[in-house]
Amino acid sequence: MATGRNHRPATRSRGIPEATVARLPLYLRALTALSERSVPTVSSEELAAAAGVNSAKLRKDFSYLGSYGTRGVGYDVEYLVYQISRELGLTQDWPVVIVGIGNLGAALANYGGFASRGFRVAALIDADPTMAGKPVAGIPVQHTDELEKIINDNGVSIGVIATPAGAAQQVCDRLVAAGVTSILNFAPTVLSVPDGVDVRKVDLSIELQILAFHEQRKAGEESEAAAGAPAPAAATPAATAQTENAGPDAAAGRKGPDGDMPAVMPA
Amino acid sequence: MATGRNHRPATRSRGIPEATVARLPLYLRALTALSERSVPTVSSEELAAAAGVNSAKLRKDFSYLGSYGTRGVGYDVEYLVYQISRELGLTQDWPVVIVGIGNLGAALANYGGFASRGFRVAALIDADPTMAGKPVAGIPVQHTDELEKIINDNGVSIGVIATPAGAAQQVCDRLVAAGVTSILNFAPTVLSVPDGVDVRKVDLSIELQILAFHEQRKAGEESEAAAGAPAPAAATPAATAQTENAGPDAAAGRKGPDGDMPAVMPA
DNA sequence: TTGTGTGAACTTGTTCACAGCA
DNA sequence: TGCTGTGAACAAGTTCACACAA
Repeated sequence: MATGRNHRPATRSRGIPEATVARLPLYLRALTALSERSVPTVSSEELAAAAGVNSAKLRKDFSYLGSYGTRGVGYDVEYLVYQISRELGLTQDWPVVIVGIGNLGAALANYGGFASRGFRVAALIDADPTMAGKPVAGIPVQHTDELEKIINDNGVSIGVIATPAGAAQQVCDRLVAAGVTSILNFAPTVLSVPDGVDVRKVDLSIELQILAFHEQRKAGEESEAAAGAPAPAAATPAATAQTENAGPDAAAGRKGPDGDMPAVMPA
Repeated sequence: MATGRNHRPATRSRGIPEATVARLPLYLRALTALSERSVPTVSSEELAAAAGVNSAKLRKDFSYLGSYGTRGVGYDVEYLVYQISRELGLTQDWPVVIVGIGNLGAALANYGGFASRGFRVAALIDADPTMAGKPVAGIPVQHTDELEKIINDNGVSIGVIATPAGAAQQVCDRLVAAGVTSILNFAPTVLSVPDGVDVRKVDLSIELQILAFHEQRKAGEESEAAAGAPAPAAATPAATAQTENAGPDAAAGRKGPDGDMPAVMPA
């Protein structure tokens, strides 16, 4: 995004920080659990614990939404569930298409968390003609040829790409051309999209590499007990760091690196 | 870099910012692609474009690793691949176990990106006895009873949890007790772990919810064309924002919310 | 009291812009 | 000359600590 101005012009009250947006689903999940147990109110402290953040952060986050709490008491669970749902746009239902019904695509189609929260799998799409008609998670797979029609007929604005890396950009282009403006990309590729289209990326191997980095560091620094015997790391009472996806936008250049690439390790 | 005097921080390669660590795998992938095409050197500008970031950020990131570039020329591809791989700990191989061989677990087992970069799937573990022995991605599934033995025998320090939410904490506890110190969690739960154990979380429904938030905002701001007819957003040449997982640590509290929870939407 | 809501301090991350080396 | 490497300015995000409402 070479042209200065990032995303949100940060209008006064409408400017919820990205970091906060990324945590709202977390709060929502915790709140929904409380709601199911018919808990009427929660304090920021309790809710923060359930969501895995600290209470100051949670209160700050909520303060961007408005003053939905009651001093001395806490937050009304049902009310907060509704407010956050509304803020996230989950009070309407979002039809999504999943493109690429391999192992991952099938897993996504079967994933309950989709259907359960405002999202509806409108179609499963795959390039393999022999897949066409086969039901996955109760939904018949359709051929890529139908992509544009499906998007149009269902008013789909969110697409999930679970194809091999080599096909991702092409699929992305077609989705965008057909009217999709938000893409969740599981393929290990940097997608290039026009302005106004949001892309979020989930990359399994990147997550593992980040873990490896920290793991290596641990091994390096405590070269004491760890080595020979399997260290009994059990039963420490402390609760610790959780890392959640978030992350600010970053400009994406053209260029089309594709395919999976094996590690190369020159001496 | 000032050669003395300063505090203690980024003297050598210690003290790489989290945000930088999270991008190293991205650079590594782009570099590996270049390496395969036998490209000898890249400029920060080119590499940044391929990785989907801007060049200033990339140079800053690399400056934390050391001075691996050549002014007026760029970076030696092979050399950088090696340096980043080493920094990420990918020059050694990491045995990982995947627990929970449902749709997602199977997808992960089949995912090429694991094996191709320093990671080796040491075992697949599932609680279902009827799965035992069945090969998935060429690896026979083993029963949960074997978990501790497998971890010990293979010196596994990284575990992947792909179980239903209800089982995740329990599996996590056993992994940790057996010696695992890094966990990649796909279950929609906040895991509680002792100090010193790293958890990274990938949550599909959270990613979608974040997209929905932005999608909703788009719809709200351009209430023009969007509504009835599917807006033809095609063919703008610009390349845009990509969002990648990253995110600083956050304290995780106790508390055990479990199970998938359906959306609740009070009026 | 109790626990929210928030200004202010602080930390981390990003961008700018340019000195300096190949 | 061209591109890296990096201080310094800026922006985003987090934590602190406390006024104040219920």
